[in-house]
Amino acid sequence: MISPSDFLEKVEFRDAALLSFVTSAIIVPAYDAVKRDLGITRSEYLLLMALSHYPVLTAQDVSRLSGRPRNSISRAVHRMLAVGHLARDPDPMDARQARLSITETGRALHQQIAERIRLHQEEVLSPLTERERETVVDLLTKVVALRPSSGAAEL
Amino acid sequence: MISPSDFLEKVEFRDAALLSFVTSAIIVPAYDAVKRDLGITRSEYLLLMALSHYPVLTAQDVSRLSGRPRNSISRAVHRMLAVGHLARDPDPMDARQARLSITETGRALHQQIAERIRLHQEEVLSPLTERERETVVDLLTKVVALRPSSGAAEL
DNA sequence: GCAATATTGTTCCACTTGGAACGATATATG
DNA sequence: CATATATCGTTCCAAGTGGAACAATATTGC
Repeated sequence: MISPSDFLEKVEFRDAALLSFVTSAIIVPAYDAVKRDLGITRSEYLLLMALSHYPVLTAQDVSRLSGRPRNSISRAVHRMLAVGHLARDPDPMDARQARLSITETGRALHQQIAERIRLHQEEVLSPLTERERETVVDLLTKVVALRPSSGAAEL
Repeated sequence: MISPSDFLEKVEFRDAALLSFVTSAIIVPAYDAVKRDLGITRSEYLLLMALSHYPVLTAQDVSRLSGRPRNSISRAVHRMLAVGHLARDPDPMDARQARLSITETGRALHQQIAERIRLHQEEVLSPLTERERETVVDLLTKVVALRPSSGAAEL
């Protein structure tokens, strides 16, 4: 029986495959659980997350921050408005755009979800010592710092 | 103007976000380009990749190796058969399954795609020295090694 | 040996996704 | 000032996705 991790060693772009494997081991199951238990999609969560770190944003801002296309954010905004996790006010300076902000329930939901994902992260990364983990973070930060063009957060 | 990498620092699960950011910077644009230029989807490519490393596999094997659901692989098999990148023979031992193998054109296509992705990987990871990159790989390998359960390669 | 259960690959379907086009508004240009 | 261009948010649509059910075949348990 062949295992996925055997496969991993043979791939032509093994370093990216390793990164992808670890990333997916954290992100994918966490979002699946959030979707299943709370009915919140990734785009919706990215919207909530963006707004819990920046008090007021336009949908366009969220799109750029999160790397998701504008129509996905537009849909997420409508759903989150409908369930009261978001507030929307017309911008008096520019009638094209609307000022979005998160409500208390939205913030609470965000914190709940973030904690779940964080716990999953801790579990997956637990084989690393504190020092090893810092090393990985420092090196990845270096990679990110030197490519400001890349755009998408893709969380 | 807020940039995605500012956002990255604020996320509650920053380590996973960093991993995700770097992974996406390599994988997503590379697959987009492959899709655009060669008309090959991710599932199709995973199928070709699996079969260029293992001479004969069933669709089920590919599903397990790649972490994609069986119906996605089934579709990919039909498309790759149609364009001649794949051969399929009934298994004489078990009439339920079919033995898949890659053709010469399929192998050539796989190599072309792998090279593209590898080049993209080199570009994104170029800020790291050879030694730093080895360090990241070693540490990520350690993470993968200690979680054999996770299943999906998610390349 | 036979009924119950499991597995393989396929089809069906409901859902998500993101590109493209659009109307409304704002900005730039002559 | 008028027209061309850009931007914001939305809607539309074609494509991809994965869960569920299914028929065919294999395996298990009695």
